[in-house]
Amino acid sequence: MPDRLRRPTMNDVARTAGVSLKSVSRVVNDEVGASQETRERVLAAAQALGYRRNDAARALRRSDGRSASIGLVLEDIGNPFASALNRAVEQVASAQGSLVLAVSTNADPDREEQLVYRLLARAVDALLIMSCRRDHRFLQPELDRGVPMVFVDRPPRRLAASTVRVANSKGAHDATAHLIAHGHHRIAFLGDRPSLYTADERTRGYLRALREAGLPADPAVQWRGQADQQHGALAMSALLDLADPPTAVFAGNNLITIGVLATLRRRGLHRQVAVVGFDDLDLAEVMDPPLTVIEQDPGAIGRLATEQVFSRLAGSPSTVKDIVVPTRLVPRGSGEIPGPYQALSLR
Amino acid sequence: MPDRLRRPTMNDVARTAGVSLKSVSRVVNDEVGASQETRERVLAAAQALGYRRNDAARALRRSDGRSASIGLVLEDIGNPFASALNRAVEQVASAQGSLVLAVSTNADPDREEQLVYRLLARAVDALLIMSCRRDHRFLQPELDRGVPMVFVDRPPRRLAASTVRVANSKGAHDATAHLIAHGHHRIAFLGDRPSLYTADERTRGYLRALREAGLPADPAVQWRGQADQQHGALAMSALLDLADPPTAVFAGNNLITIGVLATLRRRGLHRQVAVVGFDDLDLAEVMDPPLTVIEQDPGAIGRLATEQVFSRLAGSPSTVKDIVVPTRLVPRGSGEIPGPYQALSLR
DNA sequence: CTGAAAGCGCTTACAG
DNA sequence: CTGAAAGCGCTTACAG
Repeated sequence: MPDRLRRPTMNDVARTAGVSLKSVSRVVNDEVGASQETRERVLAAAQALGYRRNDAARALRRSDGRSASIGLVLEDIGNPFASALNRAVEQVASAQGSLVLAVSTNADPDREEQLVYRLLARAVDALLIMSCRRDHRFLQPELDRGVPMVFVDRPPRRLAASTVRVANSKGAHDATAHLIAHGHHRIAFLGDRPSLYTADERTRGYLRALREAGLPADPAVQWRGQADQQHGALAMSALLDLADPPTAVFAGNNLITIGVLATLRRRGLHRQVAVVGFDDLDLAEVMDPPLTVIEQDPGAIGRLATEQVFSRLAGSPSTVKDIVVPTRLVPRGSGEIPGPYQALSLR
Repeated sequence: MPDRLRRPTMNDVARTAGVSLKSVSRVVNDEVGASQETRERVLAAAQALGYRRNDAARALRRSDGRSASIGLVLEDIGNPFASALNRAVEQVASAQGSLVLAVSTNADPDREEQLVYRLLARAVDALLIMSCRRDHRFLQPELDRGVPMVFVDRPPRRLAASTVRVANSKGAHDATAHLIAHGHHRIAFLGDRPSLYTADERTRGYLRALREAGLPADPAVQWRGQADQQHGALAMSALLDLADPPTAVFAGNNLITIGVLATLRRRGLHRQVAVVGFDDLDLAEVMDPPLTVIEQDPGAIGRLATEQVFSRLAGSPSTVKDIVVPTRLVPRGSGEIPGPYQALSLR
């Protein structure tokens, strides 16, 4: 009789059913080679005891050692982009019978390394990483060992592993060119902190669009820093205090966009200063004016990355891929506020 | 020599270091009783081989059987409320050295049961559940077995387990009374589908506020259904098409609020019809008019629930608690649009 | 301080 | 079709 506080095991079921441990294993795992009678007795005993297979023990013994779980490393689970990605990852993994262990690094590179090791110690079958690190060589041994690994949103550095990301530079270029086309020459850029891949790429796209239009890139209207609402709002405030303030803004991140909009609204400039934000927001359509954005598809990123991981687990060969998901300019109003050079631009 | 594709084990480290398995275990777990020399040799070998302890195997053998992971069951990881909660849970768990397995039920009760069993099969140490089920008796055996379990946002039914939730009825009452105080008598309510605990409670609060003010509760301006932007928008549209449309709206859920605002804006009524939403939104302050909300604190819910679970795991006695986190009315503009009876109300 | 043996709950490999 | 034995990577309980 199993202890009331202990979870029943296969052995308990075997004893109750009057069969061997192995017969229970056969029935529980739907293997061939168990008579109808054995099957029924085992299922009855399992039912009576409330037996559930211990998957951790199973994973330990199985030849492939699969744990039916994958690790997802994010910078902040609470961020809308990250949570949309998390959702897509979980849906695909769940359909494959896997669970997702998601962690937040809080943008701390050391914490990221620790969390990765903790996930690996839990024997996750694969790793999806939105990394804030500048060096990923510490993952080389795991890669060599064949652990499927896909970097999401930002590619690895000093490590040859697959990536799924969006067309950051192209998207930023589109945003900036759009503002130029609407008559703006002095366009501010507010982006995430330097050395962050996505932010660097978006800066590149912004600068390229200016260059192509023959416009100067004034460092005075470029800000890079902590990507949250408060810092975005303060930075926007400082830009508006310039002797020669920008007439348009390209906000390089969803939280920065919120900060920018808050400042513009507080100063009553939301209908004068044009804004394009990178990444969509729930309420974008309902803003005044409705917010023009470069839409990314976090669901697609999560889905593609997770599918790649499971195709590797299913046996497809290991190749380093760099999948780029396109972005889309969604004009809604804020990005079409005319600038001082509109006549010339539309000529 | 361990296989290059196999993860090194304690045995591999022992062989390399020329000590016994148990000595490696002592060093790896920082137990007392290992000489300085043994310690150094083991650490050197572990370093050389890239050894990492297998926590799943460890949990299997340990007397307390702890897996250092907890399960979090949500309806939709991607929902802003859920992802804020998820984040708080993960932060507390991480500080306790635990990982979080988060799953989405997609509001499917059967899927919820399956996912709970999968989490239990993974030997999670505790369970946090935002449930869409109407009956939780299936969890009684686990509760008896001593698995710490806290229901978040919605209490369990037919099961005596702890809950952390917000003051739904009180919050809804505050919202409705606020609109009445600003001169509205015909106030619509749009809430999540019937039989969902939070939505039922919010309906109660809404009705109580009307009753207290001596106002009729017209079913024609009450809608309950799928809580997403699209359904919210359609429902709002239908309400506005009434011969006697409402002058104010209490939206009982964040996604419904977005739908309501979209419809009002499309019809150009966003400055005429007053709106209070349950649950805050990122861009609420930047709306036109800024959105008045009943703010809930998903971070506090997640934190309190997770802390309770870890205090149980640390040995504190099992008591069924019902923790209610207060809501807060945040007036920003949309809820203060005056109604036709304002003079009377403010008299 | 050190290590050989047993065993956590399961699967593998094999014999009947 | 059925089951006894070995072993996954680790900790426990114990002897030296």
